[in-house]
Amino acid sequence: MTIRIVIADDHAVVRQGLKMFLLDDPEFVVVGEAQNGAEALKLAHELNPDVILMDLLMPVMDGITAIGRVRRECPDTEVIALTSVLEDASVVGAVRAGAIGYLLKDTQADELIRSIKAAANGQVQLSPQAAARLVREVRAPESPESLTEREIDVLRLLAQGKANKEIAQALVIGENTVKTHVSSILLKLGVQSRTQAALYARQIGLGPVD
Amino acid sequence: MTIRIVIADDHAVVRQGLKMFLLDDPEFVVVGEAQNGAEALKLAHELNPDVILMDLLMPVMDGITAIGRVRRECPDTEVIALTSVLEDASVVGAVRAGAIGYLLKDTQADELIRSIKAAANGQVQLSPQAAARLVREVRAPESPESLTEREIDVLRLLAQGKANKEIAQALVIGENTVKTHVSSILLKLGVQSRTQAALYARQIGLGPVD
DNA sequence: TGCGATCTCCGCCAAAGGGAGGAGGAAGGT
DNA sequence: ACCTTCCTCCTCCCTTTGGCGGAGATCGCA
Repeated sequence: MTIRIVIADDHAVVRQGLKMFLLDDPEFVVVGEAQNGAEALKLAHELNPDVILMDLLMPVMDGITAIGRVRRECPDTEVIALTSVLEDASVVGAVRAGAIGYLLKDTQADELIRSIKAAANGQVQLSPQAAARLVREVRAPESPESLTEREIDVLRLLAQGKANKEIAQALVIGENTVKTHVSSILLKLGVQSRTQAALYARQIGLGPVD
Repeated sequence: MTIRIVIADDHAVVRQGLKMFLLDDPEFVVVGEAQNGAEALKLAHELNPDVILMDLLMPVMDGITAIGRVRRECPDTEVIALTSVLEDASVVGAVRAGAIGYLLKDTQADELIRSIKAAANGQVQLSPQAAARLVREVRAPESPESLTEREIDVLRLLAQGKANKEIAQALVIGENTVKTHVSSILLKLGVQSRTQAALYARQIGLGPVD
């Protein structure tokens, strides 16, 4: 039984390196490569792969957004976040978005292979460091759980320093609607300004993955 | 004539991918691999390679520091910064430290090969994006060093989400004065809003004790 | 002495942000 | 069918932000 894999990373070098690693095991077939989150989502629909190895820092559509959509739209596809930086923010964000694994790019080939096989069977795979971050987060939950999906969309853009008008354009809704969402966010987070909301969002892992 | 290369990157995947790329051209020989800047410096001394491909984000000793030391201690070795993120700060830092090139990891194999050959001959190689950042920097230096002491005071409070009125009270100055400082900060940092300034400040380590 | 940078403050004004409240529609659970 | 939540958009109104020009005071340096 083969495991069909899609690699999503904007760097050709990384894609090449991953393919080399995966060639070691005949069980793996790389069925597609994506250079950004949007392409990854498209390939997920077309190819319905078993596993997507997803970088988090990508243009057009970032990895976390892509993970969320893949999980919602292609529930049979498991996603492993594969990133170079270990940051509390992205670990929590990726897992919350539905990633079954979070691995660092300095993972050794054999460990990577084991993790992909486990993920294909629905088993959670976290690097030890990532697991530690997650535990710390769960123990002191400061999640914007009460925020709705749309509010989180708005907050994510707000945390990039975007103005209401820009957020409206990005989400293809009216500026008034954005203001409504922002008001709700400020109320729910208990902060007094968008700047405070942005800082809070960064702290808990929303915003651009960096 | 062969070009002797050292690869410095903390991620095994990336090193593997780069080696695959370089195998395409018989002129290249990868004589060593380093997992951090300190190792790269050690290898530079021992092997005296023609070119080092240096990641900037590495543990133990970061790439920019390593570039500076390699250039000072092994002047025959040229260094190409090869990084995943395009950030004004690192472009300027790497070039200032003595990098002869600054390439992104999403560079295509053939372009990478051409760049390494050029670098071995002492020719500058910058990705178009990196070149643009450099030009912008030279034209309008936007380092936080250009901020005055008082402006940094204001920025620090701003990065805590404080409003102009609160900043004024904290610094015991008038609100109008705060507005003047904020305007200068926005201008110097090249950002469009206080929220962006706050995020930038956090990124460079300003803000509350952290 | 003059020059330049910095810090302080002022007023004016346009734009953006944010509070309060209402309202329609879609989706899902009872 | 009903209720709730959410998303969407609206109006009215006020505050905050930020751009612009101007200005006096201090300090240090050429």
